[in-house]
Amino acid sequence: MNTIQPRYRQIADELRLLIASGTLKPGDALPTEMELCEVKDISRHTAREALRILTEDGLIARRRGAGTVVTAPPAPAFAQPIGDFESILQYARDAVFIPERTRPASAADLKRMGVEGDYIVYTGLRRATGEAPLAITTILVLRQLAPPLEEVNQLQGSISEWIEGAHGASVSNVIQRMEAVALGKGDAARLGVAAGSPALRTLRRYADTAGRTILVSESLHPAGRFAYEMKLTRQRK
Amino acid sequence: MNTIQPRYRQIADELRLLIASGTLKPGDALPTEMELCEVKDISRHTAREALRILTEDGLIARRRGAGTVVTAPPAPAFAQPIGDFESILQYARDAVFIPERTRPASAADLKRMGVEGDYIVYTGLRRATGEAPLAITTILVLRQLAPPLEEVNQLQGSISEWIEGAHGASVSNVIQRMEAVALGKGDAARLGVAAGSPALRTLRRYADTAGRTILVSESLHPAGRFAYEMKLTRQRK
DNA sequence: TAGTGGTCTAGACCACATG
DNA sequence: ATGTGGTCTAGACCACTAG
Repeated sequence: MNTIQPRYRQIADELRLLIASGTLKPGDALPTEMELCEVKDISRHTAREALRILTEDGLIARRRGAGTVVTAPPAPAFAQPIGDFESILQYARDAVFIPERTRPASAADLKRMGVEGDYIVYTGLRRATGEAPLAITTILVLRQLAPPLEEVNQLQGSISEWIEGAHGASVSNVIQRMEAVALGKGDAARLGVAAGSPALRTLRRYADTAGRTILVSESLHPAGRFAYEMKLTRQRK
Repeated sequence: MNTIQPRYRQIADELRLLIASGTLKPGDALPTEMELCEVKDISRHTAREALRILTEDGLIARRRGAGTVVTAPPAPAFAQPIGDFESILQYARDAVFIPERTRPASAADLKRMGVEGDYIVYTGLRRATGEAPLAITTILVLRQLAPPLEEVNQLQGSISEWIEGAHGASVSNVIQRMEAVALGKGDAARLGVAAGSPALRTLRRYADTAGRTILVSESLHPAGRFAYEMKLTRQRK
C-alpha cells in the first residue's frame, strides 16, 4: 500500500500525537508558524496547512497576534469518539463482545428493546483488551439471520458485519438512543458496582435497506468507565 | 459588524450563490482554478481557498485531472449523513433555558467544563413548557461575547444563536460528550430526585471557525426524563 | 499529450495582541 | 515595538484523468 503522506499531514499527525499523549496539554502553546518552518524546514504555507487540519479537528485554537494553543482536553482512555456511521461499527470491533448465553427473545426482551418479531438474544460483556468489563451488552438478532453461538465466540468483527457477510443483508441506518439508568442488582454485580449505580444505556437499532430491524443492541456502561463523544460539524445552509 | 470579507470568501459566496440559485446544477462543472484566476484576477492560492470552502461545505467535489463539479443536492431530512448539527440547536430552542444566576467562571467551573479562558457562567433549569424541569444546565460563554442576563431571560432562540447574531461569530462545530453520573445533593434536590440518582451528563463545546471555544454547556438530565436519540445513515461507497 | 487538481516554496503586506 | 496569525502573490513540480 502506498501510504506516502503529504508533508503537511505528517506534521499535523506529529502534533496530534503530542496532544494525544499529553505532552502538550490544554492551554499549552504550540510552536508558532515560523518556528515550525525552521524546525521542520518547510514553507509557511505547509506549516499553516498542518495547523489548519488540527484547527478543523477542534484540537487547537489560533488567535492572530497571540498564538496557537491546545484546546481539547486529552480524551480519557475510555472515551469513545464517534462522528459518523462507520465509527459505530469501529467501536463494535475494538471493544470485544464476549457472549455468554443465547436464547430466544422473550416478550419482556422485545418490549425492553422496542421491537417485535422473532429474535435470538445474546448476552455478554464487552471489554477492551485486558481491562475491566466496560459494559453489559445484550444483542437481539433476527432469528433467520442469527449466527450460531460458537461462531460469535470467534468472531473478529461485529455481529452486524457477520450478518452482512453471511447473508448479503446491508445495514442502511442505525438509530441510537442514549439515556441514564440505575443498574439493577444483577447487572450491578456483574459489573462490580453497587446496585442502583448510574449507567449509560445505549440502545441501537440496525435497519437494513428495506427498513427491517435486523439487530438491536443494548449496552449498559457504568458511570466513570465510558463516555460517548462525538463531533458535529455544521452543514451547508 | 465587520463587513469586509477576504477575497477568497467573496468568491466562495459568489459560487455558492450560483449553486443555490440553480444556475449551476448537480453534476455541472465549475470553472477550473486557472479560469478563476484569470476571470477574478487573483492568484491560484486564493482561488483554491475559495474552492476549499465549498468543498468542506460539501457543495462541490474535486478530482485531480478531471475537474470540479457540483455535488448532489442536500439529502432529505431523514437521511442526514451524520447525527446532525442543526438538531442540537433545535433542542436548544425547544427546551427553554431559564437562567437563574450569572457570575464569572471560577477555576473549578473551568476545570469541570474542560476549558480555559475568561468565561461568564449562567446556571438555570431547562424545561419544556409547563412540565417538570428537564435538566440543570450550566452554560459558559466567552466574556467578550456574553449577553446580559436580562437579554437571556427573554431570548427566543438559543444563546449560541444570539452570539451569532450579535457578534457575527460563527459556530463551526460542536463536540458533544455524554456519560452517566450520580447526582450530588444540591442538584438532586433542585430536580426533585434522591441524591445519588443517575443522570445523563451532556457536555457540549461550541467552537468557531478559528477553533476558539465560544460556549460550553453542561446539562444534567435525571434518569427517565430524557433520552437522546440520533439516526445515522450509512454513507455511499 | 494537454490540462486538471495536489503539493510546496519564497516571498509580501496587513490586523491584531501582547509587553 | 515586536511578533503573531490572516491574506495574498507568483512562481514550481507532480500525479492523475481524459480525449
